[in-house]
Amino acid sequence: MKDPLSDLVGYALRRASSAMMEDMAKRMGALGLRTSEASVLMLIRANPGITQSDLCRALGIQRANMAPLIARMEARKLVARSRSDGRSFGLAVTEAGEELAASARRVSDEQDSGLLAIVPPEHRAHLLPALSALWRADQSSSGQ
Amino acid sequence: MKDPLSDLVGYALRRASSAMMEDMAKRMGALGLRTSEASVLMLIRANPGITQSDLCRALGIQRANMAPLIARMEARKLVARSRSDGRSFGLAVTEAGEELAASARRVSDEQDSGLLAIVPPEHRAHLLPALSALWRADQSSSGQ
DNA sequence: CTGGATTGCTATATTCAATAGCATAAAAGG
DNA sequence: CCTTTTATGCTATTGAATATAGCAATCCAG
Repeated sequence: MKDPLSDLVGYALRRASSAMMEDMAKRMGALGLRTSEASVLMLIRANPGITQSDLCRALGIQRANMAPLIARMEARKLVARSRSDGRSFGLAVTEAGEELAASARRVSDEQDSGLLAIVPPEHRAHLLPALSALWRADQSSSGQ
Repeated sequence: MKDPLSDLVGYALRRASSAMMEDMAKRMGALGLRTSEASVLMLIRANPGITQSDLCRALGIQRANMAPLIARMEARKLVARSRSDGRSFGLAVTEAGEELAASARRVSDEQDSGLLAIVPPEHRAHLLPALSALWRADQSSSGQ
């Protein structure tokens, strides 16, 4: 069968990402986390006191979608909110959240090692720089 | 702000892919196509007579999701079905479908050039091989 | 000919993400 | 000080991609 798509970087990017995300969902699911929750949790852990809006900007998530996400994690006592501003909260991980965030970080690192192991050695070092350039360049469209 | 995620290949892959897909959706939307429809159309064009199941296997899409997708495109007279087997159809693009597929291909190529232009020259040639390795290796989970 | 596999399909659920709109609060400018 | 603009968190809704379960018809192999 002819495959006119396999020489497209965009297509390979899409397939690679969806395969990775499926695997990630499985791994984080074992911790009781969604992929989006895992990244939020890790980012809060690294930046105690961060606001939801800052999280949104860092992760490229809409404010509207962040709200229920944080609400779920607060209900599970993974993160705590403390008023910092009349309208915004400072977020921090709880003890349980800290443990879970550490596990999530471990899982992420494991997956990353697995990913790099799959990539032929001569291409390995180029992958992260290339991908980083791709998404950082696109802040024009996702900007604001 | 600390960003514990930016050194993860998996995270960069996710962000790069979602930025690219957003751009792709915009480009294909201008042609009246969804991204999934565009790839299906291009694949049918390259393989006249292909069945839905074969398409599914090639693109990693579930049969259940392919059905309404093909139905939409048939309703728009972009693809035609001819019974080939008591249970399956051979798919082919119509004249209108051929034109649209050609446009979609052109758009994909344009996007791909844009993507590669963003990647620093020294990493450029490594991107497609690395990504291909990543998603082709994962056929264990998406297999069958 | 019978049982298993394949195909196309419906129905449904999940996840992520986008938009529109809103109330409150802060910041900026006169 | 007052008004306008911006920022924040939130609700509600929508769209798209994807996953599963199940079904009827058909094909195929023992």
